[in-house]
This record gives sequence, C-alpha cells and structure tokens, in this order.
Amino acid sequence: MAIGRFELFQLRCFVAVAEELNFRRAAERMNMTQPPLSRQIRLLEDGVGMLLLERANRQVRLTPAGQSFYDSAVDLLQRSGHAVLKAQQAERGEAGSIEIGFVPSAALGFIPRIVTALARDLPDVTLNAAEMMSYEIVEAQASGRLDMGLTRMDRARPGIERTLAVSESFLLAAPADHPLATAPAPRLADLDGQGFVGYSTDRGGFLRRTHQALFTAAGMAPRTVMEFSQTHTVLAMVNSGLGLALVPGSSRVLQMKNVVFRDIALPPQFRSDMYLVYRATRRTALQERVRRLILTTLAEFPG
Amino acid sequence: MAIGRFELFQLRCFVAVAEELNFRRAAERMNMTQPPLSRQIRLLEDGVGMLLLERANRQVRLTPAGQSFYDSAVDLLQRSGHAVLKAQQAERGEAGSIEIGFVPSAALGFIPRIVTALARDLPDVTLNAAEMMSYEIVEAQASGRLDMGLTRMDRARPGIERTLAVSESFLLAAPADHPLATAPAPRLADLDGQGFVGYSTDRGGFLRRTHQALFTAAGMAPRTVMEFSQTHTVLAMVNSGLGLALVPGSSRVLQMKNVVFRDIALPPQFRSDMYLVYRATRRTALQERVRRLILTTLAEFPG
DNA sequence: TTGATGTGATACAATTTCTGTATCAAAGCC
DNA sequence: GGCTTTGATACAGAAATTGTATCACATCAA
Repeated sequence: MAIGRFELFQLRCFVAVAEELNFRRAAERMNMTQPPLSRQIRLLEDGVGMLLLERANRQVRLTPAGQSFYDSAVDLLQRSGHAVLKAQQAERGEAGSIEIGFVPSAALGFIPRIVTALARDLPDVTLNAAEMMSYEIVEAQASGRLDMGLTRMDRARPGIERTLAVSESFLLAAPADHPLATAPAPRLADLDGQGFVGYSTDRGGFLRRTHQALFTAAGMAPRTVMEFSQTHTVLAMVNSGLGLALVPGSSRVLQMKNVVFRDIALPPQFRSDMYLVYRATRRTALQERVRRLILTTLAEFPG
Repeated sequence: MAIGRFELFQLRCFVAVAEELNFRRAAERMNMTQPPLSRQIRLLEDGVGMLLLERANRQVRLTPAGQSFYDSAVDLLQRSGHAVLKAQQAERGEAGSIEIGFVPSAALGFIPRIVTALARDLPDVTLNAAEMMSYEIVEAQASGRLDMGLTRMDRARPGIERTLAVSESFLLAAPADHPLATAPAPRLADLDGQGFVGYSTDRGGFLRRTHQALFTAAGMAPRTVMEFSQTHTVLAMVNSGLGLALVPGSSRVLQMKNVVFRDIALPPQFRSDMYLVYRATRRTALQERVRRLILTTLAEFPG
C-alpha cells in the first residue's frame, strides 16, 4: 500500500480502539468482530508507515505517534462530518460566495445596503462585489465570472434576465450661491441656458442619454460646461461653482460643503433606473436567495 | 449506506473529477478506468446524500453543494497527509506534550529557563508544568499522569530514575539593617543564637532536614522564630526584619526592598539539590529529548 | 441529414478484498 | 495449575471492486 494512504473507516476503527484500549470492545462498538478490526488497524499502520498501538502484555497502549495520530483522526472525522453539513448549507443556498458587479453609481447607496442585509440574513455567504463598467458586467456575466450585476443597462440580452431594482428621481445639484439653490420650486425650464455639468459617455453613458432625451423633449438646452463619468466628480464640479447638475437621488449621501440638492419636477419617464441582471436559467438556490434579498432590500430604498 | 459516510479514496476520485471536469481524464489521473470512477462518485454522492456533480449535456459541472464539498475535500486530504507528518514528528520526539510536576522552589529560576529552552529548541512541544508538593509528584508519576518531576526528594524509588539537575549553595538572607547584612564574610557560626526564619515540614521538608543536619554538624543552634513552607514567605519574614534565613541560591531572583543576600561558607555537603525524576523504562523519544534538554539547560545554571 | 466522435452510464464476469468462525499462543487471575 | 481473557492467525464464504464491452446521447463536420 502506498504510504500516507488510509481510509476514514480505518480512522473510525482506530479511534474506537484508542478510546477503548481494547480490541474486543472496540470491535463491538464498530459492529464487527475482533479479527477484521485487528486487520484494519494493521492496514492503517501500514498506511501511515508506523506503529500506532503498542500491544504489550495483554494491554493496548498508544505510542507517541499513535497519540498524535489519534488527535488528528478525531479532528479529521469531525471535519468530514462538517463537510457534509456545509455542503447541505450550500445546497440550501445558505452558504457559499456570490460575485456581483456594479456600476460606480451603485456604490453610493445600494451596495452598502446590500452588504448590510446580506451580513444580517445570510451570514455564511461571502459577497464579492466589484465595481466595473457596464460593458464589463456584460462580459463577465457571459463568461460566468459574475453571478449578478447591478447596472443601468437598458437593453435586454439573451439569456439574461433583469429586474428593475430601484427607480430614483433625479435631483438638481446646485452651488449654494446659485439662485436655483434657494428658489421656491425649481423647474426644468430654469436650466435653459444655464451652466451645466453633465455625464460623459465613458462608462455606459446611460445617464448622458437620459439627460439628452430629457432636454430634447423639453425643447431646451443648458450650456454644458464639462462632462464626467462619475457622480462624485460631477458633484465636485458643482461644489466648486462650475454649474448645475442632475444626479440620481442616491447621490444625496455625498455631502459637499457648497452643494445644495433640490427636488425638481421632471416628466415621469425620466428617472434614474438601476437594474439587477442575472442568468435566466440554471440559477442556484444561493443565487436565487441572494437575488430576492437584494430586490426586497432595494425596494425599501427611498425612491 | 449510512449517510455522512464516505472514504478518502472517494474524495480523491471526486477531487480529480472536480478538477478535470471530465470522467475519463480524471480516471486516467487516478490510474483506473472510467466505470469504477463513476461508481465511486456515485457512492460518494450516496454517502453525503446529495448531488455533487451535474452531468448535463456532455458537460460535467459542480453543483453549489459540490463546490462547497470540493473545498472541504481538498482540505481533508491535505490534513490527512499532515496527520501522518505530525505522527512522524511525534515518533521522532519533536512534537507532543509533556507533563512535568515541580516543587514550589523550582518555580523561581528553573522552570522559566526550561520553558524558554523548550520553546526555542522544540517549538512543537507543549509543556504542561504544574506546581505540586513532592509527594504529589510521586503519586502522579506512579499513575502515569506525569512524565517528569523536578523535586528535592532524596530517596530513590523503584522504577524511577533521578538525575541531579542543579546543586545550589545556600545564601544567607538578612534584613538590610542587620549586622550580618554588611559584615565582611558571614560564617555559619555567626547565626548562633540569632533569630532565624526556617522551613517547615509542610511540603516535603527536605530543606528543613538539611538545615537541621547543618546546625547539628556545626554544633550550634539559631533561635528559630517561625517556620514556613515556601521561600517567598520565608523571605517576606526576613524583609520585615523578623530574622535571618538560609535559602537556595536561585531565590536571588526574589528582590525585596529590605532583604540582602550574602554568600556564606558552608560545609560542601550542605547544598540545595534539585533532582529531575522520570520513569526508568518505556521512555518515549520525546521524553528522552526533553529530559536531555532540561538537564543541559539546568547544567548551565549558576551553581 | 448523416456519419464520426466523444461523453458518462450500465451490464457482467473475474478478481480482489473483507468478513466471520474457529483457533492459537501468551499472560494474568483465582 | 487450571481458567479466563487478551490480540493474532488461518481459512472459507460473502461482498465489493475492477476492467471489458457496450449503450444512449450529444455535439460537430460535411
């Protein structure tokens, strides 16, 4: 027999003998007769390549190696049982790891809530959340590296389901000393001709397209000063007085000294929508559980 | 098959399949043909009571439970190999645990040195050192609860070997304001009639017997004020000015504000001897190793 | 559409392994 | 000194495992 090779059954036999220090009683405990028990012990000793039990003068004792191996054996048997329990947990979707990709604008309000809810309801689940651009989410999900994505992508893809996770209204972000920062009820028309900090097409470009559609529909055009891909950069520009901006509601958490957020009335179809995208088929119990948890968590988000 | 029961061989098979995701290649890696490999996987799945591999459309995939179980399996196999290595270490006497009992006066200088040396030279050995009275050491060693003892016991016992570990000279402990604290060269005769704090017979009584033999041989008698079993108590009495004391050299580590230690000339046979006692037969490699380490460590003790 | 190829599952006989009964030698107990 | 109990051994029957041959099915190329 190859050295270092043995079987768990032999470990059970050995543990029984080590605890009883008597082959007959150990055999009884193992529901077998003494000769085969002796044989299994011998096979185990062959396997590990050393004497584990000292059979001297009608008394069985553990050798030092046997004592050490006994400790290991108990540990191994315990772990082997635990392995089954963990697998059952994984099968029920209570444990495992989930890879989720999200666009930068989800980092502000959504991801922290998801992480919190997951830690509370599914503590044995590891969440690996990676910020990526929306096209990266598409790629990673297609190749199976991602279980889910949180993105603003608005066109459907084959094999990928999506659910509207949050629909936020836009907020008007204005420098504190701007007239619209204190006006009674800012309206879209007030932006006409004003300096405006917009979103670029660098990442996804969904917000930029929404804004353009919005301005076209309203028949007006702000004077776009500059464009940036991420909300915190846009707001930093507003903060330095460069112009106004229309940002998703969840941006409110970004408190800046010189930025005032105002509600603004917009046509109902112009909202900042965030979708949860996931495989349409072959979803595991864990993915399903996490998916539901994310949707219920984000449903409570102040729209 | 009983649920939760499987064999390491089946784990090896499963790991091969999980890594190859192909039964034929996995079988080749396991030096067997595909049918028995399939059978072992089936047995394993029966054993853990759930599906670990998804065989769909000519493609093998791990189920969530299978992924979890794969991680556990790799871990278990690694540990099973490690168990053998640890047992080999234990056989060579490089790992394991050693129970040693020691009398209170060994706690001052000897045990700390032993612990340090053991941590340095045999880091995988756990030392359990328990302070006990000398008769307890005898009992515990006889019943096998103790591997070794560090004691002042001077009579031999059957089946127990002993080695003189340290032979210390006695020191005169005097209150700082006592004449002998500053006298040029204190002699035994100077103690005649002086107040003396002695050792009691409570624990072993070896030191008391030595002192009495000493005084008898010198034909003098100090005026014993009080007797205590432990050195730190004796010194506390000296510290409060109650009298003089003769303590083992290693007591010097007990620094007390009002206690001065002086070398004192005594007949050569009157020394404070500490013995290492241990089983004469059936010593393990570890016990032998630790025994030698203790003796060499204590041999360097400033006698 | 059709054959070629490759997949894992299945059937079955040969082999191997394991189990239990009977027994042994040795050591402790009365 | 007989009696009991210990673990080891021998061996036949039972059980499990293996490899060969084969199947059913899916994919791919023409």
